[in-house]
Amino acid sequence: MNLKSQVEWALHCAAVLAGLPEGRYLSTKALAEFHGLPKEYLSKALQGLSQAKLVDTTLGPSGGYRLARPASDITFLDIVEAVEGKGRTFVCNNIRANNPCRPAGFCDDKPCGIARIMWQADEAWRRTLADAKLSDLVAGLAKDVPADIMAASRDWVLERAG
Amino acid sequence: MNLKSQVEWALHCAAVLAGLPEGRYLSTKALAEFHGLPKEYLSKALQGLSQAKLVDTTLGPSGGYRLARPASDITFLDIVEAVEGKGRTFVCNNIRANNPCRPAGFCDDKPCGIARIMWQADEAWRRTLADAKLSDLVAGLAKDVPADIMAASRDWVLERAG
DNA sequence: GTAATCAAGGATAATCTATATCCTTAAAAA
DNA sequence: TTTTTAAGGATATAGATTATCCTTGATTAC
Repeated sequence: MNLKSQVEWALHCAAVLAGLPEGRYLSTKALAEFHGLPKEYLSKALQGLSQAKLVDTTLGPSGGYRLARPASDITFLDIVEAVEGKGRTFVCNNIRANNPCRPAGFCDDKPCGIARIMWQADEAWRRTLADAKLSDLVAGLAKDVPADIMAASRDWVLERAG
Repeated sequence: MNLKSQVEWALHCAAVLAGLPEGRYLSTKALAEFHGLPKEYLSKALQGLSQAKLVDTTLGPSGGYRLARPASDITFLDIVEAVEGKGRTFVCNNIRANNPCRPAGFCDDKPCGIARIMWQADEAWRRTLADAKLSDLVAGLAKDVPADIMAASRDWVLERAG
């Protein structure tokens, strides 16, 4: 049970977009090159962000993506769900209904006890991601990443941002 | 990102095994029939429980599975991990290392900030499952499932338990 | 106005995982 | 001695993931 790698890509791309100056855009090409990712496929992940209205886009040269909201208004959960979907990890197939001892046509009034627990775990997972803001990530990077690499990356991005 | 359906099957089977009288065993065949599942494939899930030492087995007629420990000592996490594996949902491919602005051979001392958050969410998920005991599930079933179905199921199982 | 660049998204293919079935082996019970 | 069982290997099918390529229409640069 793995998240798709596009989730990782989208999170990294969102972090880069969060560092863009107001009003500038960064293209799929630049984001793919910066992260060493296949451009065409990364594009699908970015389309997911766009459909979820987490990013704005423009076309043409100097076009690309920028965040649609402040990084403090975007959570990890927003990004993960935009790419991975909103489905739960546990799918209940209600196999208790196959119990041969059941009267035919018996109908359950509550979800299965197993599903309830599994969905609680899913909720705990989502809550953690909903509590993690993109702005927190960016602040953390500023501490973790050496200043020279940080500065060089900023320059690299600004050279390519439309 | 879905758990395999075998996780659901294993949880339901564990709940049934928890209802077995001391020392009795229940076969794959009976468990498959009770839940309306393909016997051969369910067998793989039960083998997972066996490898994780959550259940004991015996061979021959009247053989099958029983819990290796009291249901109060078995958690949802034990069962989920036995079938699904212990891997995390988020796999970090460390794509920050592809940053063209990095000095060659630069080595990260900390895991990526993105991975840290994603792994926190995984931990919250696991913690929830670790807090859910199989005995709690069984107690819940006794409340949710109508008494007549409960009794008929017990009889059905006892007829087949070796 | 023209050419280049871009996001969006459709079509297709390759690879991996989940799902499932079948068969053999060795152990235990009837 | 025969039947039943778990374990596990081999194989097959379906579906999801991971790509790649191409077209379309919008936007910018020249």
